[in-house]
Amino acid sequence: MSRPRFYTGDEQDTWVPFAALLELLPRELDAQLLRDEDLTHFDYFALSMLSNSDDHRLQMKELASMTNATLPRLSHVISRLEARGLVRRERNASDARATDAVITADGRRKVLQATPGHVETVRSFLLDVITPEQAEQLREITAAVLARLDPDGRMAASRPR
Amino acid sequence: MSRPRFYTGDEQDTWVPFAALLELLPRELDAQLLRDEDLTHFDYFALSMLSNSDDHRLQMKELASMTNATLPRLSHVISRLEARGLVRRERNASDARATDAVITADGRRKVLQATPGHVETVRSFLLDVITPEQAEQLREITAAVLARLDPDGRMAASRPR
DNA sequence: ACGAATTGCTTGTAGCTTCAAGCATCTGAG
DNA sequence: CTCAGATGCTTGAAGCTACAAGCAATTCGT
Repeated sequence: MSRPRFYTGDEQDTWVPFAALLELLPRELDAQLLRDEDLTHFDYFALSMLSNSDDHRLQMKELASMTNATLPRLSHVISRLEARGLVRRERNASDARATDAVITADGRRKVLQATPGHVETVRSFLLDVITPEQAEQLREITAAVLARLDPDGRMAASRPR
Repeated sequence: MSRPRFYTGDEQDTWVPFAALLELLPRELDAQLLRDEDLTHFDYFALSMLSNSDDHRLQMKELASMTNATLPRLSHVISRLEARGLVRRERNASDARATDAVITADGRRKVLQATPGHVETVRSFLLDVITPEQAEQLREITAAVLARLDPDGRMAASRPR
């Protein structure tokens, strides 16, 4: 007995609206940050990770993992942020192949300035519209899906506070 | 008493992994469909909606709503699909400003051929890794968030079975 | 029935992501 | 020690999305 080749009604009721969320939520996040700070959500997240890290620096490869990005994507993003003076590149001390991305003082100021508006946006579109019980449910669902998407846990940012 | 300007620990635990999911899941869906059928997930979804609609046609504006797309985006996508013979444009009968997108026989074949692999992918990354209870929870969470993202319910595809 | 405003769509441009290819450095088998 | 393969990153080209502007058809006020 194999399953149907098409969605069952339940599956469709779960997936179709969730796919809409997948489309719409990232759009809102990017829109707010681009409008207010001229940063994509990815830019912001990468700068955040750098800002929270020891010595304000991370090797490209580490940062790529923490931000769930491919290395070419990150490289382009860092180039653009570098051109704006928010980040600079330095050759890694212990491996000459490796590059560290280092956030500048301007970059840190930018993160501090951008954070409250972004947090408000995430709250208003997600965190504030679900109950604490639902938040707990969402954490568990997310964990299950991430375990499948990223079995080795290489991606999926660690959680600096 | 206003709330903190930065995330609380709970908020971060909810949001950061979920943001990772938002990044990774769409990537997998696109990757499978591009690899196997040379379609983006958006292409597939638009073709699907056309295939399921009466007379295999929808006005651009309607289709844009159902696929959560802006009109310029849809217009470009339809142009590309048209160049591949999967869709054609026709002037709407009752309003000469409007354009209908009409799926061709080739387009319908393409959807039929693409569906089983895509459904399997959605199952393997989402539907099969959560329990039925979690699926129900996810439906409710999704509904709450969509009510905020799209208060008028203009987007967020209706559900043809 | 006339013109202003609105609606529906398309097009052009800029910007971001991806993929493939390439370069430099490091590692490890022999 | 040597060199073949692996690793870390960058770059260039191609493709997709978003925004702004523009055109054509329709609607509405008067």
